[in-house]
Amino acid sequence: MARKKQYNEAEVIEKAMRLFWRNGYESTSVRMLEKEMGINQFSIYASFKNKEGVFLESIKLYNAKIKAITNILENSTNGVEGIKDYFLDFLDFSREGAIFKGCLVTNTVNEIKEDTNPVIMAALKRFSLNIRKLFVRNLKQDDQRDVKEIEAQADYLMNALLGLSISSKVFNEEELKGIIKITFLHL
Amino acid sequence: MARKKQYNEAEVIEKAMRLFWRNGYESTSVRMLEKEMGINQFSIYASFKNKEGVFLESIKLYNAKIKAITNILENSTNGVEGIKDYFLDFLDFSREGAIFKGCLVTNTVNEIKEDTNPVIMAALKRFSLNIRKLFVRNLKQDDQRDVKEIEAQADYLMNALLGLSISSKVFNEEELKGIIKITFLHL
DNA sequence: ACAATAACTAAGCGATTGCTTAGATTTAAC
DNA sequence: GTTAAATCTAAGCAATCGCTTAGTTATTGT
Repeated sequence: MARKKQYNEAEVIEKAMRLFWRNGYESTSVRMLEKEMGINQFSIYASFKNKEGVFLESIKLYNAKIKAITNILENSTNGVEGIKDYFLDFLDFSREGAIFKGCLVTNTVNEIKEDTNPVIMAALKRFSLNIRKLFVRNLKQDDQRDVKEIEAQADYLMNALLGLSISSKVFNEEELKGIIKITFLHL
Repeated sequence: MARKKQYNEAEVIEKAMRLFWRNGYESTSVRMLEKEMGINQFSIYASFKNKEGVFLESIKLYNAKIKAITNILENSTNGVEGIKDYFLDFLDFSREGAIFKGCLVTNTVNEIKEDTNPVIMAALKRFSLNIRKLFVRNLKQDDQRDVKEIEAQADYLMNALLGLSISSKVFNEEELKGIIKITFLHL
């Protein structure tokens, strides 16, 4: 009937995701995607509709990748310690050699304007809220913890996690681990 | 000899700064600056050389404005309490009505790529390091504090402050104040 | 072998980016 | 009043943006 695709969609999305992760959404051009993914613009639009589509697929893949870590958090029964492990796991997850790229989602939340791209913003908020939910769940596992304070503590942890995404670009590994240590010191 | 400028440079930079603050650097176009500043592109380039020049002047003004807060921190003698006051003062400083705009500097650190604009990046890093220095100074004021841990604690506080810039766009005032409260709870 | 169809290449679309330039206008010194 | 210089307006520059389209190439069923 027809010709075969000369590329694997999963493979090229993997490359796209890595590019978005390093560069952010806006400053990654379709020409850059073209080079990184190794396919022509036509193929990009044929497979993923538009640039936004490529990004949304990248977020999906990111989600699947980070699931290895969130799964550990989801299955943990050791309360706040499980969350701390998640922070450390995430640091490892976000590393590319000696460079920490932060979180693809957080990085993008930071550059996207709500009113210019509500679709992407909604996907990102969904992602963040899900992680916060896991924090609440784990905090509730600690018997002696004040139940009324759990929501505020979850916000505190989200703030620290969001901060880590920026700090990743400024601090080195030792400093980042020091930050995590103090974040959980008296929680 | 010649014609007079029909605008005040300080006044138009004030308007430019507010626009950068809301929008970030990259996504603020010269056409938008033109409208917001109320002067023609020619005048912008005549007064400030280029877009980068407008931004650097905006950072200077931002610095001057935030100095009202950093001065309080710089003159405080109550250690970590002074830093907490700075966090709360900053929250107030970054508010525009009900909306929190975060920190102009942090917002920009997040979107600028080091290699594409080293001049701006250097200005931003200088700004951040200066605030961290003030944190260290204040932490040293607490007699009972472990001197070896002060640097790590300063990193921790910077992480929380950087986080607040993102959190500002997600959490409301009550939640933000709750985050600050817990951040300093056992420090 | 041949027609049908999907995937490819590459050129180019209009819109927008930061920035410049030509020409009209205003001001000040003489 | 004339002239020189600075400032204005507005048009337009090349480069890049996301996206499309025309035309060629490869693969399939008959």
